[in-house]
Amino acid sequence: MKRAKKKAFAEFMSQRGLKSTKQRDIILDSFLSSDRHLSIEELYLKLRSKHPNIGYATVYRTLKLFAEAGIAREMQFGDGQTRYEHVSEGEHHDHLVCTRCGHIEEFENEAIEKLQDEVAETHGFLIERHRLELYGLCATCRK
Amino acid sequence: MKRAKKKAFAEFMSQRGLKSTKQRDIILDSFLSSDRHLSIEELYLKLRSKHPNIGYATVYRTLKLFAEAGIAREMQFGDGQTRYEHVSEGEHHDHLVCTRCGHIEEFENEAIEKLQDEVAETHGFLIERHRLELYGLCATCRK
DNA sequence: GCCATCATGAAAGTGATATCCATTGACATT
DNA sequence: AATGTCAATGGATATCACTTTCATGATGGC
Ligand SMILES: [Mn+2]
Ligand SMILES: [Mn+2]
Ligand SMILES: [Zn+2]
Ligand SMILES: [Zn+2]
Repeated sequence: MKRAKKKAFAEFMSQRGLKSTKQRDIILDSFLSSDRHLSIEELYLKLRSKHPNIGYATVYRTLKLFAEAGIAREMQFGDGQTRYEHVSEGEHHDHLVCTRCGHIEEFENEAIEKLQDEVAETHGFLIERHRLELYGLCATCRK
Repeated sequence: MKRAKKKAFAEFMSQRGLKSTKQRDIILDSFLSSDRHLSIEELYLKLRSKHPNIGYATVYRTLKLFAEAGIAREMQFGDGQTRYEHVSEGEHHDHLVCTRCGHIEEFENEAIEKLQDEVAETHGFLIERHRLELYGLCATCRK
């Protein structure tokens, strides 16, 4: 699946006439092999030790590119920072967010999705996307 | 219900040893008689014509106070501004947000809430709160 | 290799929110 | 009504997370 995303990104880049660079390769590698919900700064700091020559602006722009290419998605969990998560073709999930340690867990629930569609229909809305987040204490922090 | 919230706020204020001021009265009145999902700036601009002596910082701090007092809640709908909505005792609702005109509609759905509890239990989470937002086109904008 | 473009990164800009501080106001006590 | 104390106010400033600018460097089609 890392392979698939690298390929998808390469395709997107050539379609748009954009160039392949060392920085973009490094950032993509690092993003794909990291936590699923990463802020710009977290990724930048992670990179800095091995690649002190990569600037914050490049990480910022490259993550935006990933989102445009459809291999990442911007998310807001209310901690003041935009987070980027991995996107897999045709997959959808929602989130459980620990308010103490920041841990983020993912879940899928078809029944909820179906009920959402019904709500939208009742109100005459045409749904494009949704966000469902459950905030509380994770199993570890409850103890 | 305006009465109830004013009373609740007055009680909160005296409990905390905070003072009653003209500005706070005006801001509370204006908040209670306005749209249910208002940004700081919107409320500030609404006030300015009648009360040009009320500063932005006071509106900002007073809305925070409302949230602490439990008569308002901070919300983020992704338009870059924090919005404050009215909170009624024991009431909960989620939102349909129109991505074209910004219209916000509210809904309640017990079945979804119940399923959320089940999801949380499965993952060992202790839920404190949640947010569910359905983004898309409202009935008017679909046409 | 040439060169039109695109990419990079340090620095500056932006916009919403948050805080500072000198002054004013509320209110309990004379 | 005057005083004293401490909270409240609002204009100005600071902060924070992006976002853009611009001079310089790299890419890749020819
Ligand atoms: Mn996720
Ligand atoms: Mn609402
Ligand atoms: Zn936790
Ligand atoms: Zn609409």
